[in-house]
Amino acid sequence: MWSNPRMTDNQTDTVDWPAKIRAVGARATPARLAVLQVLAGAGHALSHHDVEQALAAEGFDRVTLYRVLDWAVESGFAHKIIDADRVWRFGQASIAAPPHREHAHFRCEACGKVFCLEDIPVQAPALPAGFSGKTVEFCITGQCARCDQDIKE
Amino acid sequence: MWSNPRMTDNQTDTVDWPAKIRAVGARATPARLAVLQVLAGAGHALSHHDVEQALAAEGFDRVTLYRVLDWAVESGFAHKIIDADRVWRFGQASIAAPPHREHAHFRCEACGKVFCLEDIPVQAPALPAGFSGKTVEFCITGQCARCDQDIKE
DNA sequence: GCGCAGTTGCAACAACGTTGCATCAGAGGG
DNA sequence: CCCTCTGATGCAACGTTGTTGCAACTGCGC
Repeated sequence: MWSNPRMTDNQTDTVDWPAKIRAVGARATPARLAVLQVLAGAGHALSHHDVEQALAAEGFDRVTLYRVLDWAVESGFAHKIIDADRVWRFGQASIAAPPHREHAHFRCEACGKVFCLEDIPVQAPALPAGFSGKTVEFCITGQCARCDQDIKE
Repeated sequence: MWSNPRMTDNQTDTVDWPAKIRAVGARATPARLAVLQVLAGAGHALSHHDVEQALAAEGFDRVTLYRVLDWAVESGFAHKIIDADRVWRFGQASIAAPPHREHAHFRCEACGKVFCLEDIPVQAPALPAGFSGKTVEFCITGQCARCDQDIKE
């Protein structure tokens, strides 16, 4: 067994997604339901490509997925980070604690997955005179627990 | 006057670039000399596009600049970071202290420039069990001193 | 000055994401 | 239950950034 920094939320199955979607003033469409469920069940941050593959059977258009993902970020259902391979990755924002907290990310060089390390909060350090910081990104690259174990075996 | 986190190295004019280039086993070509000088004189991290514009008069090929920039990173003359707008930015690696030290970066939302905060070292935090980190990226987004002053005026 | 391996320029390609627009459908009102 | 309106979707075309293959060129050691 390996420690997952972001266990899949046990509440996932019982979340009333349509209600949550309407609560932010949007329509509960199949594309939004599907994307939110995929994000919630992933356990790590997904790229547009990941989502597209996960929902290949549904046949949503590429553009629709881009738009739904951006909408999810705007609506606070997800957060968006730029990955080292120049793609956006989308992670589920906490369901329990809606106000999204800035946290560190971990990118595994072996499997390419990006994990949200929600237990590692980040804060802006002291900046040079005149500089003012708003948001902070913190990403550690290395090897995740699963890949570390796979290699040892 | 505003505080620049990365003042242009005073040694820039007197650096013997051809010798430094040959020292890493490469040829001192016009493209490499030009790119290294641009990086050294910039004071902040430049995108491929920035370099292309700075050297527009020289007429180097796009691909050549991509290759020279990558070569500069491999040879330790520069470091490469991914920016929020999905472009690579290249910063001059310290001339005085060749072993490149990991440092934080600052991205100004107003002017789009990315500064190297070499005075702010970064270190990997405690990770979940099984995870091992190698490199760390730390980027603060906000407003730089120059833009802060411009707005006040 | 010669020659070779490292560089460059050109063209084509690939990946990721965006925009415009016509069509469709969720959700509230009758 | 049906209507309607506006938000959402699908499609096609496009833009930007970066990569690859290959022939031609040139820095630099001899």
